Amino acid sequence: MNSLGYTLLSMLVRKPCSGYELKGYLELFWQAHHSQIYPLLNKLEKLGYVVYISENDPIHKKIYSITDEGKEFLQEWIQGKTAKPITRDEFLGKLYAISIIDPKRVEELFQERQAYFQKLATIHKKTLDEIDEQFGADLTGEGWESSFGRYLICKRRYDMDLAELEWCQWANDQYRQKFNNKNFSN
Amino acid sequence: MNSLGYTLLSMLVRKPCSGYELKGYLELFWQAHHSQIYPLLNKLEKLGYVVYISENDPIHKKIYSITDEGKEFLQEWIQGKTAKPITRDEFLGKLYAISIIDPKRVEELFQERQAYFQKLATIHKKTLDEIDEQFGADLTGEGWESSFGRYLICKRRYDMDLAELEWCQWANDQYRQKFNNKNFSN
DNA sequence: TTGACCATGTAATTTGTTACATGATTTC
DNA sequence: GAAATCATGTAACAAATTACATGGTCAA
Repeated sequence: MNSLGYTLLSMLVRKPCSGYELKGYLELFWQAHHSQIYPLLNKLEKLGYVVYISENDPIHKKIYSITDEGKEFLQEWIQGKTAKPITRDEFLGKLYAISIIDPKRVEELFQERQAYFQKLATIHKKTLDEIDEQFGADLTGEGWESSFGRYLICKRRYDMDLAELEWCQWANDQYRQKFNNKNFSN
Repeated sequence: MNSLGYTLLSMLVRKPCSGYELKGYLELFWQAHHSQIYPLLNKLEKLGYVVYISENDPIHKKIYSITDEGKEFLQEWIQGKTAKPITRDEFLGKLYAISIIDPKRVEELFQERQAYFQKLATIHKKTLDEIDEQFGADLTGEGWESSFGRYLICKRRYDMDLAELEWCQWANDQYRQKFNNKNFSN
C-alpha cells in the first residue's frame, strides 16, 4: 500500500466517509485526484481494511468504514519511518526569476497569491470555528477524540495560511521598495 | 516543457548552475530527484534554452547557463496561469489518527517533526544571513537583483519553518493537556 | 436552463521514485 | 581508509495528472 492509501485509512478512523468526502478533507495537507482515491478505496476494500455500507444512502454513494484489520494495518504504517513532507510551488518557481519579470506581472502574481491564500484562510477559519462549535472550545464534547487529529491539522493549515499571507505582504513591500529605488532594469 | 523544466530555467536566471546545484537550491520549494533534473537539462540544452560550459571546470561537472531563447520561453510560462501549490505530508496523514496512536509514539512523532524543522530553520537562517552578508541588508550590493527572488523565497521558507515549529509546540501541548485530562483511551 | 457541486469510475499519458551504475573529492 | 558529499547518468517501476465517461441534485 502507498502513503495515500494509508492516509485514507487514517482519515476513516475519524468517521466513515465517501471517497468524495475524503478528497475534500484531504485537501488540508494532500491534494489527490478522485481518479487516485476511488481505485485505492476499492483496493482497500478487497484487502478487507475497509467495508462499505451503501445501504439506504442516496443513489450511488459509497460510505466506507475502517475495519479492525484496517486499524492494525494502519498501526504498522504509523510505527514505521515517516517520509519528509513534499511541496511543489509554481508561484515560487516563477518568483525565482522576479528580476526579469515585468513589474505589472509581478504585482499580478502577488495579488493572485494573496487572493488564493485569503480564500483558503477564510475557509479554514470557518472549519476551525465549526469544530469548536461542535465539540466545545474547552474540548469537552462527545466524540471529540476522533476529531482531535483533524482539529490539529486544520489549525496548522490556518496558521500556515496566515504566515503565507504575511510573507506575501512583506515580499510585495520589499519588491516595491526595491523597484522604486533602483528601477530594477534588466 | 513541464513545470520543473521551467523552474530550472527560472533558477538559471540568477546564475549559471550545475544540475547538482540546482537540485540543492530547488529544495526550498520543490523536491526533485537528480534523475529528473539531469534529463531535463539535457532536453533544455537540445532545445537551445540553455547552454553548458564545461570548460576548465573540474572533471565531469556541467555548468548550465540560460540563453536569450530560454528567457523568452520562460517569460511565456510566467505570463500563463500559475498552478496551485502542492503539498503531501505523511506526518499529518498519521496525525489524523492520533486518537488511536500509542501516546509514546505520538510524543515521538512530534519530537521527530520538531527536530526536522529545527534543522531546516537553522539551515535557512544561515542561508538568509549569507545573502544579507553578501549583498548588504539594505539591498545595495552588486548583483542583488538577480538574487532577489531567491532571497524572498528563502525568507518565506524560514518563516514557514518557524510557523511549523510554533504549531508543533502548540499541538503537542494540546495533546498533553487532553491526554492528562481524559486519558484518551481507545 | 444553466452552472455549480455531488458522486463514481476507467484509460492514457506524464511525472516522480527507486534502483542500478560510476567515479572524484573532501573530511575525519 | 571510511564515510560523507560532490557529480552525472539511465532504466524500471510507481504514482499523479488529464482526459474520457456518466449521471444526480440544487439553487439562481
